[in-house]
Amino acid sequence: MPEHPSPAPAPRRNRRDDLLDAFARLVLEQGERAATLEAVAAAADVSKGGLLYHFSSREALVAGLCERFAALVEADIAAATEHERSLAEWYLRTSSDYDSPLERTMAALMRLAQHHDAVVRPALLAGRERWYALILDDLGDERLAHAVLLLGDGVAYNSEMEGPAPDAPRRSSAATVDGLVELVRALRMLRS
Amino acid sequence: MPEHPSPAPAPRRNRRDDLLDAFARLVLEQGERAATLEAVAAAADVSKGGLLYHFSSREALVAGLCERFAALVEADIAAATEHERSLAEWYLRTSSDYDSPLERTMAALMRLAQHHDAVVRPALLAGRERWYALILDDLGDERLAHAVLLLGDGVAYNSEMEGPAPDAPRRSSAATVDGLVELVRALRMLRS
DNA sequence: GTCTATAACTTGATAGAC
DNA sequence: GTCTATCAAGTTATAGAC
Repeated sequence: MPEHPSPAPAPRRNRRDDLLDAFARLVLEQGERAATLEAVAAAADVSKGGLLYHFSSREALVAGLCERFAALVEADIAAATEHERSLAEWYLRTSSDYDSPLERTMAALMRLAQHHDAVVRPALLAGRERWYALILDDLGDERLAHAVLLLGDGVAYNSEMEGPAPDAPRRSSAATVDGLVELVRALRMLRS
Repeated sequence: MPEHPSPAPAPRRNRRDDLLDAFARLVLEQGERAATLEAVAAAADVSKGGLLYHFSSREALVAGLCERFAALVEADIAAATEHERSLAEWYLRTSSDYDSPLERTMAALMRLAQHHDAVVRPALLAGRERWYALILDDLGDERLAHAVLLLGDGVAYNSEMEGPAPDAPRRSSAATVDGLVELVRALRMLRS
């Protein structure tokens, strides 16, 4: 399909993405209850009607987040495979990236998991299984792989809980995660 | 203070507790959004007016859960101190008790933490600090104590996520937690 | 202590103008 | 594609009967 020589053929950031961003941010920072259609629209500088053109219901907004999550997981795995020796370490380290699109999307979905059970839980579990297989392959020990997954959950939960705390001592800072990585390394040695 | 010889002087379960139970359960199982005053009242077999006699607003309901949480933490610590050698092991093991009042209350509060930031977060952090000090004292290593706390978060998150799944293989079952306890033991050896 | 009735407001969603 | 206007249903909270 030939294209007209438009000056910016790049995958331009569109309104849909802005709306999903706003939705995720509101859920994360103010709770599920505060993320009303009106609030989401306002946060994305669109009217309620504008929002409903892109996502025709609240459910559609949630489904949109699920799709984004799956895509972000794949992108993350691709990046991990390319850049890091140990996938387990990458997983632990990135779990504390409170601000990354992936962590934000996942954290938001966790909060929506109960009310939108049928759509959200499968999406979350799929991402989890995907990572588990890779980490197991990396570490070669089910128990250890499982521990890494759980540590990642803990780190992510804490980063989210602490949020963008300005000065408070962050229990899940990068320095702290280094300690975890060392623990995992020690356990790995122990096995061999 | 002398009491009349009433037949049942026991700390009888009252409506307040029923209402807090119902509130926590709805938040946990259906999400924050579904836990409306009407839904809570209905789940506790009381009318909305009845609920509002005991908790005069939604905020009061949240504050009530916070108080209960603090009390449950102290009771849990008392039980742990009495029954178990290693507080760290107790902590890990009880993190998978999806059905315990303590875990349920904590999980519900996590979901309310964003919207009711000022009340809920301090309550949650206080319980956490309380346990951290004890586990650090038990294990004698900050990094390890921290890892135990994070594993506990992970286990709790997964138990909650899996919920009362009828037959699915539970990643956070008691058997799985045994594995984690062993890992922590191995790390402890490594240090000495 | 518990109920019903109701006030005041918010929410998700539709219709139709621009 | 985006907006305003509008609606029915649902939400928190109050008032007052029992």
